[in-house]
Amino acid sequence: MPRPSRHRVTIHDVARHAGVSITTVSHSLNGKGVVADATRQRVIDTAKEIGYSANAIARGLRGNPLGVLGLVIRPLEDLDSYQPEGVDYFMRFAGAAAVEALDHGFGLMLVRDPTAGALPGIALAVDGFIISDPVANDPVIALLIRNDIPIVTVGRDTERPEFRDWVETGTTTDRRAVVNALVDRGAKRIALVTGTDSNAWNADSDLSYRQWAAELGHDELVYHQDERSGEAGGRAVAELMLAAALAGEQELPDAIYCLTGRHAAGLQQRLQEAGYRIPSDIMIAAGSDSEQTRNSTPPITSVDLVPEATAKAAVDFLLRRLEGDTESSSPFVQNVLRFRESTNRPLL
Amino acid sequence: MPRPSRHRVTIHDVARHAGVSITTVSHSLNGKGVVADATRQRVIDTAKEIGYSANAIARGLRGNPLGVLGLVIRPLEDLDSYQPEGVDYFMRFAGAAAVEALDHGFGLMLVRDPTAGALPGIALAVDGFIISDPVANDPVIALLIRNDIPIVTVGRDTERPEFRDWVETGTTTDRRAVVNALVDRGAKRIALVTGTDSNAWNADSDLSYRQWAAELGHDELVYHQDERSGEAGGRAVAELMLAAALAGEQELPDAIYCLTGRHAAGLQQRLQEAGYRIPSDIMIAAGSDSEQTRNSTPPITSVDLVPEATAKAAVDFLLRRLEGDTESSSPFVQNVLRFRESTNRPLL
DNA sequence: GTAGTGAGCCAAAACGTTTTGGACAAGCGC
DNA sequence: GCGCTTGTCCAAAACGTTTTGGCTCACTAC
Repeated sequence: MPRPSRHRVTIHDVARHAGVSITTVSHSLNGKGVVADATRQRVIDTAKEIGYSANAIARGLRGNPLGVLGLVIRPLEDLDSYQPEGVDYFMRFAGAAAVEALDHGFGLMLVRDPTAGALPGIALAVDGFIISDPVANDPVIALLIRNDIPIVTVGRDTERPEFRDWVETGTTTDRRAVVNALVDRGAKRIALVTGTDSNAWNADSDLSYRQWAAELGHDELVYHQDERSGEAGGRAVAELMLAAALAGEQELPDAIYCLTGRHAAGLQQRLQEAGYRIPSDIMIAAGSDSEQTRNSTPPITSVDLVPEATAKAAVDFLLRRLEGDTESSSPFVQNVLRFRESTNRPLL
Repeated sequence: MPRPSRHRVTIHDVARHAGVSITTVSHSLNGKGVVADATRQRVIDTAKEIGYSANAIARGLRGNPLGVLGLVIRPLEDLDSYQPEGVDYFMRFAGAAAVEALDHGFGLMLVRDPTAGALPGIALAVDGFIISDPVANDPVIALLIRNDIPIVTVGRDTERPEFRDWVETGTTTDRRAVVNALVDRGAKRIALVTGTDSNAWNADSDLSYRQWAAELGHDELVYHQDERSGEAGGRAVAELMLAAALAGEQELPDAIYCLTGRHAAGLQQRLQEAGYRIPSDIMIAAGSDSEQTRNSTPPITSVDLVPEATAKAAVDFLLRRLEGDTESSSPFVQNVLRFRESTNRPLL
């Protein structure tokens, strides 16, 4: 196997072979300056013959676009170590985003929080960024704006109202849809379990639940539990509820809406162990469909956040922005409520 | 919002602020040359103060590693347009690979076939590549080798025996495991349905089935169907089998092993429509677990290719190679056979 | 003849780093 | 004093492009 020389073929090689200057080569290949047709053709042929392709790095140095989109998935940032379990929404999101970017001739680069310092310095050289579920006043957004890198977020930064380029998924209506579905099936006391990350997803869910409770004079039964606590976290919330009921402090809810699928699964398990039947005694629903909600016994009704559609919308939106279209408005992606056995009661 | 100047802060800015040369800045920041401790500290402080971080592109120009791994998923290349349906194995693979790369401080860039011409020229500038399911004599491998870019493949290139850096998943034993499981449950005539891509997965499955058939004097019932044909392709194979049986040319098999989950699902449907019961009349198994095999009625027994574990193994292996470790041998990832109702018969 | 025009080409600058090959000064041994 | 070493620092080259600002030549218009 004779290594065809460590030296990559450069624009100088083409120039030498074609007997012209590198300027002429560059112009010929990029269709830029004025070059005689014959010369241009000769250069093109020579380039193909000796297998030349412009070094993207050198090109990038001059400020040309790299043909790469960056993707940051915020909820994954805080994990000590990324774990496959319980992050299937984001994996599907990332996969679909990649597919959509590839389909438009772009590479998709997944990176960690660029503000964390260290990592792939090249992150700041990509053409644009998608940030999934930014936290409030997200420093990543600040950093990217400071570097003039176009951004599209999925879910808004709650503390940055002036920022408009975000993909909206679900609506107040949708969040109410879960609560309404529970009410329609006879729920009288509905509890909400949110995560603790300071993102729009948690904030808005909390807000719309409280609004709903206020409108109906319903008790506000809200619990917060760290997203990363998984099923154990769900069990812990169940424990709290059971203890409060036992102590006579607070009646047990008859329906529970957990934003996180894993919380819902753990909570359901613990309640079942305590002798409660799902859905006849207590109904359970999750705000985020996952392996756990699908495979629990019984399977848990949940909101399918349609990661594929959301990712596609985000990529398309970012590409429009990169093409200079600052007009088109933010896309909206409709979630889908998947009814399963955990809320399987007759409609009122 | 006063834009803090379009101009990114460069090494020259740091040099000016700290009152030293850019050489000293570079040395100080990278811990390279000899610099007085006091000076080094001053430079570091200045850099942090004015928010300097080295431009990875410029750095890359000098031949320094970029901190990015490339990923090419071959079976996705031939699709006219990437479709989310039916590619869940690869999405999970890509997601897990990204997670693993990120965990080691690398970005993961997903790209399309670099030999196709056009695309992200930067593809050839990444530090290393993972190629999932290369085709026979894969031109992508040739291109990357020609450019001295380290590669790790998942599944071997059947026509490139000298290439050793590939992750093995499943074994002849494993492939026989499916056939054996069918035999254990009373199957007498087992058919194999493979895809048509020229990769190791198809070739090896075909080979080990024929070996098994030869050893036992069993008829060779092999069908090939394009991977991209999906459930319709599975139905078409069923149609062939039914027609041959009707014409008295060939008895219907009593167990069918489809490598592709979607083929299995379509085939099962068509056979059921023709009045056959699964698993009592005919058993069905798939070589690749997917949404379709899990959600068919009945659910189909299949091989879980454990994409997460495979991706992790591939990334770790590539990183070891990048660190200069040419010793460690190729990793092997063990697949898992998931038994479901489609083969639910008493063991003999 | 001279000035002006345009076509075709090129040398050199620029992009932001890293690295090479010194320069300079101080300290030391003689 | 002289040479050598050592500790600091820096100017300039190099990486491979794209782009700027010419230069040269042939032709035209006066």
